[in-house]
Formats: sequence, C-alpha cells, structure tokens
Amino acid sequence: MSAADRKAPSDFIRDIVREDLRANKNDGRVVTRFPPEPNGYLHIGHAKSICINFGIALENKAGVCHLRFDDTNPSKESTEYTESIESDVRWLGFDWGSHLYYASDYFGKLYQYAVELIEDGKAYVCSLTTDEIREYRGTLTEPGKDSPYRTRSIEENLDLFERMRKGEFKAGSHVLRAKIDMASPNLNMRDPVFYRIKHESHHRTGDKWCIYPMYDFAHCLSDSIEGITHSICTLEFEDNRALYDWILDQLKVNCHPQQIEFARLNLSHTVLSKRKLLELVEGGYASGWDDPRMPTISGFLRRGYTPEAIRNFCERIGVAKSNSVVDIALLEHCIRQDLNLRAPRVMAVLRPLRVVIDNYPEGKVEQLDAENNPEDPSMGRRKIPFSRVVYIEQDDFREDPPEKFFRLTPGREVRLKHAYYVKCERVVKDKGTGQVAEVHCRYDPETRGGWSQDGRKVRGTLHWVSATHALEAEVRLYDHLFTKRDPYDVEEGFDFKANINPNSLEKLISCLVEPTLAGARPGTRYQFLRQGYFCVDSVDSRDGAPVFNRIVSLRDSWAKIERAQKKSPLGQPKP
RNA sequence: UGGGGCGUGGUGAAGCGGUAACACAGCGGACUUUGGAUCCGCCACUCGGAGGUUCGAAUCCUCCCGCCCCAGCCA
Repeated sequence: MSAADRKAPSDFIRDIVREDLRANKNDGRVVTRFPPEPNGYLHIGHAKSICINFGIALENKAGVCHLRFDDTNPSKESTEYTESIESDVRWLGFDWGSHLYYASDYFGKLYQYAVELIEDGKAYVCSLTTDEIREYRGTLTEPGKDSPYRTRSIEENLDLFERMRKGEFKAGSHVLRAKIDMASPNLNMRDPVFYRIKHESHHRTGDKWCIYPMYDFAHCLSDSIEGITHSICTLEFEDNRALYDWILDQLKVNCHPQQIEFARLNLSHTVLSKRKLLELVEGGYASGWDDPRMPTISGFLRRGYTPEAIRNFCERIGVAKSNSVVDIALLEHCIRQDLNLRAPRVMAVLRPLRVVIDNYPEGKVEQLDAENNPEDPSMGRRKIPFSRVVYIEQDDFREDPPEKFFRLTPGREVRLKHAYYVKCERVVKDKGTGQVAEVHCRYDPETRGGWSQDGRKVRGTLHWVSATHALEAEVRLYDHLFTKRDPYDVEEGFDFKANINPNSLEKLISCLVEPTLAGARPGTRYQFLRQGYFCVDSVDSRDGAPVFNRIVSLRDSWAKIERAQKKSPLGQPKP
C-alpha cells in the first residue's frame, strides 16, 4: 500500500524455481522452508531469508513455505526462542498456516534412518574421543585416516547404537558416523558425525532422547520428510551440499530437495551474528535483544520500523552469491519512504528555547488549523493552540548566524509553522552563563496561518509548541551501533567492541510536544516536523509520560551545509 | 601446489555474444508554510588482470591475481 507496487523480484533462485516449474520437476509444487535454530532472536539477516522463502512460496500458485525449528541441539535451545521467532515472522507479515514443524518431531524417523544406514554398512559407531576424531580427520591439505572402529560389524554397530539410545553410555564415549571417505578433499565427507550422546533435556522431547542428530543428518531428511522442493540456505553450507545429497541418495528417499545457497546479508555499521549480538546484550552494550539499536526484528519493531519497510528493503537488496555489505542508508531510506506517506505530522521541540511574543495579548489562546500530512489530505486536519509564549528549537536560533543560516536571528523574520510570522527583537541572556535564555519577538497579526497579506516571503519556517499547552516527554535519539562501516575493522589486539559508538543513544528528558499527543498509544508513529520519525516506546512509556524513540531522522540538508562549512574555512561566518 | 564459492561505479545489483538497467549514497538545479517530500539533471568509453576466439566479449576459452567458506560430538 505504501510503496508503489514494483515488478516481481527476479534472481537466480527464482530463475531455478521457474525453470523447475516449466520442466514439471516437482509436479508443479513449490515448497520452501524457513528453518531457524531456536537458540536466539531473529535479526534482519533472517528477515532476508524469510522474505526469500515465504516470498517464493507466495509468488507461486501451488507455493507453500514451512516454518521449521531446527532444534537438534538441546543445550542451546528453548521455547523462549521458538515463541519470539514465531512472533517475529508473523510481525513481518508471513503466515505458515498449518505448516509449523520441528526437527525434534522427526527424532523417531531419523533414528530409523540411522539404523537403516548401519544395516547397509554405511554408518558405524565410533568410540574415538573428540580430540582423536579431530586428529584422524586430517587437515585441509592432508587426508585423514580411518578410525579403528570403522570396521566394526553391522551387528555390533546396531547393538552399540541401540544402547547409545537407551542411555547406557556417557556423553562423548561414542558417536554414530557415516562411512564415506576419510581422504575426501571435502572435509564434510570425512566420515561426519551423525549422532552424539547428550544427557540433556530437550525443550520439546524432554528426556525421551539422550542421543541427538547433527545438523547434516537431520536437515536433509527433515526437508525430505516434509516434501520440500527447494532448500534455500546461505553460502557457508555449500560444502555441506555433497553430504546433503549423499544421505538422501543412500536412503533412497522419494523426495530429494535441491539445496540452493545465497549470500547472507551484511549491513554496514552493525553486526549480524547471533553470537556477537548476544555479546552486546550480555556485555550491557544493549539493553536487550529488543534494544531499539539492535538489528534484531524485535529491535526494529520497538524502534518503530514497519514490517513493510523491512520487506521492501529485503526485496531491494537482491539475492546473489557474492559476499557484500549493504549500506544501512538503504534501510533508512526504506523506512523514510514508508513513513513519509503514512506518519501524521506533529510538532515537538526537543531542546526548548523560550520565545516571548511581546505584542501578543497575554492570556489569549488561538486554536490554529494544521494539516496532518501534506502527502495525504485524507489524513485530515487538527487544531493546535498558540499563545504568547512558545518554545522553539535551540538550533533554530543563532545570535551570530553563519552563512546560509535562514532560521531565527536578531532582526530577522521567520514563520512559525501554521501560525504567524515573527521577528526577533532582542534576546535575554542568562547572567551566569551568558547563554541566550529567552528570545523576544513581535508577530504580525496579518500573517495568521503563516501567510503574509502583502506577499513578502521568509526563508525559514520553524516548528514550535505553546508553553502553557505543551506536554513534557522523553525522547531517545539513536545512532548507529558502530562508528565504522565495518565493525570488524580494528587495530591488532582489539575486537569489534572497540568500534562501538559511545553516542548511539542520547536521552532527552525535557522535550515538549504538542498537546494532541496526549494519550498517544504505544507503537504509534509520527513525524516530528523537521526532525524525523518517532515511535511511542512500548516498554517505557507511562500514562502522561510518553517516551519516544527516534526511528530515523529526516534528511537534513542544513546539517550537510554546516558540515561543509566546518571543513572549508571559506564558509565561516563573516565577522 | 586440498576442496568449494565469488570478483560489474562509493554501496547493493541487472546483464546470459550485439556495444554497461535500476536503486541507495553523492553532487548540481527547480519547487516548497517541513533546509522534509516532489521534480529535473550529473555520476562505469568500461566490467579484478593479461592473453586468446569472434565482424563484435562484462558475457566464450586460457593463465594469473584478490576475497570468502570448510579441519564442532554447533547450525
């Protein structure tokens, strides 16, 4: 609705799907899946995968996308995570219908498949220690060597595997391994481990199992069981594809999905790895997974991003196989584009400067008419109170204005948005600090609404709030989590945390917002005129004490001019 | 001197033998009761490099260079 409809996305994966459909490869079916491990919160990298998998399903008449939890490692997983993942995927706007699955649902079947492999002499119980297995694996350039247990008889393997399942052995004493090729140049094929012993409760199967399948064994078979046609994953699994195919070939299953890999998303000025994000949370650098600065789905939600903007972003970054880093400016562009059309405009003064309009009658109040969104007249109009004392932004007044500054300055006339032209007559300074404490103006009663009768123009239009009517609010300004485009670009001996932006959060506690914001519901988004888009924080807001999160600032060409002036001495104000 | 991938403008990305889309960023300008939005222009004689095939190559071939992934009983 917000963003104009674009042509359907096209990329190499969709090309494959289209070609398979044309060749009737899967009887016209298109079944994809989004398979997160419930060991953390989803971030925008997952959103890319979600948009690809659910997107492809949605684009095809017979398309379906499953949500499957890849919960094969009980030590790291919990229902807290499955719940957050479900809610995040839903928030993004996708629906898996009845297709919610868990790899743990297949533990019984998977066990049977493993037995089948043993019976065929294609898997064996290995009793080497972890260290020994590593040593026997060889290196990138040297072949591995066979485990001494590789020649155990089928009967012994069957017996041992069953006893592993029954809990007769302690963790680490045995594993089930595929019998493939210890000299394979692909390390994944050097007799990979399929099952390990873990005497740990699983968040869904409890203590029913004490052996758990590894990713490589569980994933391809879960895909096969579910009738997945296209198993789309990220690039680091390219080498695992040979194993994926090997397992399905050995077991002669009737569904053999095609694994296709794409490059994972990297975003500038942030990190996108569950481990690193966890580190930020645990180290107190972020207040939680839903800290508005976090690149998590829950972080974006709390910050005020819309699902539409995130989906649009995921569509615009494309799908390819080269490692790349998308500039976070594109994400910011997407949310601005969306909110420009949908967010009602209001006035809020973040750093107030008192302005007294000397010729405006004391005690008089006018209700002025204001449009809610110039982009969309259907959003209506509202009344805002105006009185003798108003507050404007400190930045909107300069006693000694630099070049190209056309806001308020002594002797200059500007417009108060929707109100009147005012002209600065004098300033009152704080005796102690010498700072401007108050600005005195005269208004022109003939300019009500902000239009002059005589056609004279002003360069500046300022937002303001009426002193006696404004509401106090806390506003939180966010900046990038990291100062560098690449957080990993650090000096020898430091890690990514050395690049954390110390100013990524600025809390302003005495902001003044127009009274129409009284009772603003958590999660509501506004454009604070001339400043940016803001969202009522859903965690810290209280009745009568709203907290606003800045989602993203407006583009600020004055800031650019100012920056350029600082760089070039020629642009300095004239004495 | 193991294997698997990838190299197109600042960034992402099309292109699939016929003479470099699009988007973000940036830079100009118009317009403007948001220095917002909108509009209009500019921004790769060249596709990691070198050879070769061809009337014609980012696209095909050869060699070279660079970057990423793999040595978890993680996923």
